[in-house]
Amino acid sequence: MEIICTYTYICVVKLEQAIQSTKFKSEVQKAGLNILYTAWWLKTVMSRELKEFGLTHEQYNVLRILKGKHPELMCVKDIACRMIEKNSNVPRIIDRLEIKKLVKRATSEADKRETVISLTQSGIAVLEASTKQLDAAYADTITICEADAASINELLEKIRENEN
Amino acid sequence: MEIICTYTYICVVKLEQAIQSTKFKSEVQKAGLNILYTAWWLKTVMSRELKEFGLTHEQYNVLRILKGKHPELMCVKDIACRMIEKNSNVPRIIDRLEIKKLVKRATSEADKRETVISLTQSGIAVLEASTKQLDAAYADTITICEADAASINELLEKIRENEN
DNA sequence: AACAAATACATGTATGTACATGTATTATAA
DNA sequence: TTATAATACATGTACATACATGTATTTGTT
Repeated sequence: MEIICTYTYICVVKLEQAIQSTKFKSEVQKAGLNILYTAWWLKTVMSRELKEFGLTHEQYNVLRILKGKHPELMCVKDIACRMIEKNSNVPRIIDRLEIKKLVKRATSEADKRETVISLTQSGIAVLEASTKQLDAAYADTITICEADAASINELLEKIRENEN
Repeated sequence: MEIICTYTYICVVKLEQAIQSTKFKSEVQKAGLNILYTAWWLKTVMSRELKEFGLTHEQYNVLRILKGKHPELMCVKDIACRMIEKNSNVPRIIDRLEIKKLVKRATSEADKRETVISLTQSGIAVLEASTKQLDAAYADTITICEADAASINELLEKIRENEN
């Protein structure tokens, strides 16, 4: 078992500190906890930056997904399948964005079951301003190199190999 | 930039499939999304197994933390600082465990502000049964080797280097 | 064409997250 | 010693998650 790990000490100490635990059954078990903790940390960093724009983490994601197709309209299910957390209740998130007048709802002409969503000018402005600030915060906070990031991507796909 | 990645194709395709997106600004940005998605996936696997025991993800974590010190009692803040998601509302989670008679509350003699929590016999039994099933499900689902897991642990610590 | 099934979304409930505030107790300071 | 601050927890609110169910519309079958 050959592990190249120049940060062994920091590794162990940091997750241990975070969850006050030293007893891990294995590196695999520890990796699970580490992924959960890191995800929580990322969301916290994100939420902190979004707060001044009156956006939550999930509301921002919906705006970002809409921007990806803009000016094309998207229906609710197309937004839902792009969400990171697959059980997100997209209609309800859209409710809140609609109240803030960042998006508009309409019934699809082609299929009246579908609700199509569009970004308003205000929605675009808020998204751009918050994205700018978020990117800056991430750049300050996450300083790993592209190669390390690529390794993470490879290893996480490997973990989800038996996704079902 | 030297990246050893034997799974490049699978990598790219899988996160793309999951969130229906191909436009990542960088490997670092993709890694962020990958961590969030993998965490969601892990929680989903966990919740599915816990369902038959009537436990949620967070309720299970509280039981597990209590077990770590058992038969010693723990106060609410000591549980809270061991939670993975640091903003968990531990008193409310304990409310639900108490209703199911898996834990008991009492006021600390030493400091009457503190509520001390103890596992009931029933709580221990449920925890052991659910842990057994959870471990089996994880063993089936997560098949990476210890060395890869160790690499993940190293890289995630590196991501959180500027934790604040 | 008429009925059954599937689809798209809205909505309801229990639980959890994130954060603010209230209350009792303990620690600190004037 | 009394007032003030800090601590520990409970509780309230808005939003999100997880899942079930309801309603309108479309599709598929006979």
